[in-house]
Amino acid sequence: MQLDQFFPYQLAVAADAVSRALAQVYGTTHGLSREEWRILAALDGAGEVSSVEIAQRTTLDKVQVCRAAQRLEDKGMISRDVHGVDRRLRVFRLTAAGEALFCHALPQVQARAEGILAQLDPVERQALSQALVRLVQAAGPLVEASQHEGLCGDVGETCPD
Amino acid sequence: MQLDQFFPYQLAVAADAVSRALAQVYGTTHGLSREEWRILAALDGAGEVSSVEIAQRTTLDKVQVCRAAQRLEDKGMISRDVHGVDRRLRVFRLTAAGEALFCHALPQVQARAEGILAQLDPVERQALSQALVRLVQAAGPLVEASQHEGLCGDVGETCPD
DNA sequence: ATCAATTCGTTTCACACGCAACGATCTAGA
DNA sequence: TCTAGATCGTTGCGTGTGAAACGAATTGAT
Repeated sequence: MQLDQFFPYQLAVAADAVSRALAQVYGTTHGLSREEWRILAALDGAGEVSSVEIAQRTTLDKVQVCRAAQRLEDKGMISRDVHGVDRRLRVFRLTAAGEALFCHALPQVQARAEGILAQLDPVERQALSQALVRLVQAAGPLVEASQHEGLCGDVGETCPD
Repeated sequence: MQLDQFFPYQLAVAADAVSRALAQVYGTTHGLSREEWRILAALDGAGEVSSVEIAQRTTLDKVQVCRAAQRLEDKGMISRDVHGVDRRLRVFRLTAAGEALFCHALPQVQARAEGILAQLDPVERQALSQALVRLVQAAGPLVEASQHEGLCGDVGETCPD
């Protein structure tokens, strides 16, 4: 098959390329992983954010949130405390050092992102953005559904010998 | 910051969702990893394909190609021989079992992909596809470049205290 | 022909990841 | 109140992954 014309492949390649380009900025120059970067971004602006909010805002697993938050706490970038009313949860908050780091890295990341997005005129950007959220709405439920049930997709297979 | 409005984030989330939705088909029901799936797709139709061609057609690392090809050979899906003229290279070829498997899985994967892409009308699809390749062209060189040189991006940092 | 440099494939090693399991905590119903 | 079930954070474990290292093979220049 023509893999490079297969849409999901194009999408994966583009996302990987863009992600790598940005990760070089916050990764190489600031020592942050993708998960750590997302958590800092989710914490910026908001004051206290609970662990479940972090997970759904960043589309990260609870294990990923736990580990990345541990690393961030070790570096002194965030504080991690037990939630007041529900003591199962944790509440994260940006420390001064964390806010300074993020505030320092953000414009660099945005600059590189803008450099890439310069290939698209504003109307294209808006259309692409809207299309992406529609793809997520269509694809997300599929993976959630067959998480528990047993992938019940009946496809008439016609294999040309 | 508003992470869910940040374009690279939207792109990563969409690609991940679509990739997971498809991986459930060729993964759960056929026991293939993403790398194995790509190699089979690159081999389908073409007869003999060398390792370097596989790598650039699938945007996979040489290590990824090596390991995924090993697993595919263990399963009897492909054959792996040394190249005739350049004995450093390997030549891969689909076995009958491999062709049968791929031919069986492909329509299922395509069906699910079409189900997701149904959210987009044809003109949107075309525009999105074209935009993606432009993003790759813009982002790819950035990551290749600073692979060797030392990421020389000077950004005027203005950190509002 | 000889030797240095390059290219490939493979392996090694350290690390990160996902999944499952576990303890702690909360909720709902008896 | 008491208890069964659910939710959340954390940790262990097996596996996968990326970077570097190494041997084999090729290329190019002398």
